[in-house]
Parts: sequence; C-alpha cells; structure tokens
Amino acid sequence: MLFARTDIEGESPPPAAEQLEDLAGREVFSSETTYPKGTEVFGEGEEANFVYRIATGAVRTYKLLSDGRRQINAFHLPGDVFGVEDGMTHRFTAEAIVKTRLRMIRRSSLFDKATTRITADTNKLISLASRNLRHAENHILLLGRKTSRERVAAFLLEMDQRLGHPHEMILPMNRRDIADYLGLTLETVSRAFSLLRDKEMLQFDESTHRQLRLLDRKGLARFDA
Amino acid sequence: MLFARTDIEGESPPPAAEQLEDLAGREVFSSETTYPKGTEVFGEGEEANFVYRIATGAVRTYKLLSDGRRQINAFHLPGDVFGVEDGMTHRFTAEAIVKTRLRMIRRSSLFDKATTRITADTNKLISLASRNLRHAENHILLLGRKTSRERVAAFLLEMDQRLGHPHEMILPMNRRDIADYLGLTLETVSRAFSLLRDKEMLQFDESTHRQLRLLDRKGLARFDA
DNA sequence: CGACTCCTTGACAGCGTTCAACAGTAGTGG
DNA sequence: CCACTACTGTTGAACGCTGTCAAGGAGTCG
Repeated sequence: MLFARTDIEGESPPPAAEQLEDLAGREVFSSETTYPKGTEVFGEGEEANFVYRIATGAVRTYKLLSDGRRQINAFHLPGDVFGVEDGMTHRFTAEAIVKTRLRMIRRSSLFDKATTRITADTNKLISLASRNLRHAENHILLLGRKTSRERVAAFLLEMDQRLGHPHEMILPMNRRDIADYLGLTLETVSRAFSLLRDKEMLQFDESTHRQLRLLDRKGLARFDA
Repeated sequence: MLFARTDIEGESPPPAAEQLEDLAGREVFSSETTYPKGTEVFGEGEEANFVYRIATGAVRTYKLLSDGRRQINAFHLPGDVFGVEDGMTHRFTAEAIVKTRLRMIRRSSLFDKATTRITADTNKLISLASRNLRHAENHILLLGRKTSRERVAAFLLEMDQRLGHPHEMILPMNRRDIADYLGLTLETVSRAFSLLRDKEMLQFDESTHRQLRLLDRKGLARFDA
C-alpha cells in the first residue's frame, strides 16, 4: 500500500546488498572492520549512528528479558544490511556469531543523500509503518520467551495504555481472540485472568467478564518479566 | 536511523488518528462504512486498495495456518489506522470484532499526495525496512502457533533459501542460537534435527553438526505446517 | 423458551523444558 | 605436541506448564 513495489520474501532473493552501496556510494563506507566471534557490534538502547552491511561472517540481533531469557530476532548473513532504525537508538543488541567483517555507513550520510528529501507527509506514513514494526518486534519477544502469565499481564498493560489508563476498561475481544493474540489457548488465558483476580491485581465483572479494572499496574508490570 | 523522529511506543500515545486525516484530508475519506461483528474487512492476499481508520469498534488482523490455527497479529482500536501495506496485497485478514465503523482512504490518493514524492533512493531504504516487517510478521506466526518441528523445518528452509539452495550449507550459529531464534531450548532443537535426520529429510556431519544437506525440501515444507 | 455464545473450572495428557550424563571438538598454554 | 579446559551437541529420564477434553453456568438473541 505504502510503496510502489517490493520483492516477495523468499521468492527472488532481494539484492539488499547492492541497494545500500548504491544508495550511499562506496566512498561513504569506512574500511571494513573485523569483529571476532561473540563480539558486540552495538547494544540495545545505544545511539544508532551507523548502518552495517556484512562482508563475511554472520550476526545475530536479539532482545533480553531482565532474567536473561534471550529472543533472537534475526540472523544476518553476507550481503545483508542491518541496524537500520527509525529512531535515534537501536532496539536490539547485535553480535558477531563468528569472525565477521562489516562495512559501516554513517547515519548522517544516509540522511543527506536520501532521507532529507522525504516530505512531512511521507514521514507520517512511515511512522505508521515503523510503529507496526516496533510492535511486531516486541510481540516476537513475548511469543518466544514469556510465560502465559507474563503474556496476559503484558496484554492487559498494552490495552490499558492504549486506552489511556482508564479507571475501567471494556475489552471488545473474547478470550479466544486474546489467546490467539498471545499464542495460548482460551483456557490458559482464562486461568491467568482468574489468577490475577485472586492476587487482587485485577477485578472483572462476573457476568460479562469483559469489563475490568487494573488494581495494581505496578504489580502487573512486575508480572510481565 | 531511517527517519528523523518517532514516538516511543507506550510513552506518549501517538496521534495516529490525526496523522492520516492530516495526510489525506477529510474529503478523500469515503463516508463511514459499518461492519457487523465478525465481518471481514479484507482478506489475506486480497488487493490492498484502501487504508482504514477506525471510528468506533475494534478490528483484529490475523494469519491462518492450513489446518486452521490462527495467529492474531494486532488489535486495532478507535483512532487506529490499519491496512497500510508495502505491497499490492494484504498480508493479513482483517475482521471486525464488534460492530465497527470505518473510514476508508484510497491507496491511490495516498500515493498522489505523498508517496510519489519519494525518491528512488528513499524507496530502497524503505524496502529494507519493509523486508524486516514482513519477516517479523511471519516470525510471529511461527512463534505463536507452530510446533517445535515445524519451527525447525521453517528455520532450515529459511536458511536454505537465503543461501540460494546450496548443495551443502554450513550454519554459522550453534544450537542455542537457533533455539533462541525459534523460541525453544537447544535440546528441543537438537532432537528435531535428529528426528529429521532419522526421517532422511536431512543429513549432517556427525563431527561438527553444522554442515548439513537438505535431502527433501518438499518434505520439509510439508513439515512446516 | 430454546439455541447459541462465552467464560470458568477440573482432570488429565503431552509437548517441550529441565536436569544430567556423555562424547567429540576447538582453543589454550605448558 | 600434548594435556587441559571450555564449548558444543546428543540423548535419556523426569518434571511441569500449557493444551486437551469435558462439564456446567450465565448471558444473549430470535
């Protein structure tokens, strides 16, 4: 919808490699840097000053939960470009899986060449798309590494926040929808709701079961890993 | 990296609502359409001719596996804009969860107003970003609804394809990395590898365990739901 | 009122995790 | 070059979280 044409994932392997070189020109790449196996290329939350292209080797990008559970978002292989962010900071940590040679390009040179031409209107469309991407990335962590209770707590907090922290919220979706969103069964979701009710972090109408009040948002946040 | 500024998810609720109206002007919206509870707004694979904004109600977007397992990607609430695609077709099905009023905007009018101004260079950056999004969406389905064996088969096929279907491939990552990518433990991944080896869909070097050959790609694809 | 949907709860099963043992490989330093 | 250690991968056994199956109640709608 947003853009004119794109390659279908998995059909014709997209020449992402050339795209970036094309875009920025060889001269803006610093000479290749070598990262030994296990080395961090950049950390989650760090300022995103560069975009990277893999010459040889491989890179993993991942998020961590506080207790160390790790969710790898993607593997990057020779030719792949990674570290393209829509904000000022990286949303992942990136590490070399094996000895890896990377070419870097300054964020600023990308801006000069391409992004400054983007109009305000376009930026709005893009921000819609990047919102989707951030949401998807967080959901990957949830689905890959969180327990059923953590997922339900996260869901409640997400809805609460999107509705502007109302005193009471009425969920439009049923338990099966929530389950299919969280990668669970409706019974597991129901049990998690009951548990949170019993722990007095949550209160819900016994007849409709859709109208609810968050009694302890801090507690729920603690529940959500 | 790509764009100048974005709002942080969950901090200041982003005024996505106004953005689209802003962008396209009220007049390009057709009058509101009402979708009864359970109605499909658009189907996966359908041509993406419109973008939607919710006036009242709620919408779910989801993907299905062949046997009916469903993964809901996102819920959309009043003010939310959805159906923004980077290709010609929708990658999800969208359904009204409750009686829902939607405003629609033609894809073409968005293009006229904003997207045609995007330069070729910018399009390349954008295609990098949208590649990420598609990958993330597929990964959500995998993590939410696939079994361990389906996940491992999907992983093998992904690597095979990205490496251009080589006769033999050497994985740079260890079993733990694969596990953390697929939302499993390394033991489960190892067992799935052994199973696929025993079924003669796969062959791997008994010493390094990294060098492998896909013997039956069709069979693996069948394994991958 | 009857059929249907939705939610909860209980009992049990099973998939994937956890814990553990073992073996082969790679890297290190004497 | 060889011990020594760390790392990696496989496999087995037992556990447990979540799924499956089932029953029942309460709300909704024609």
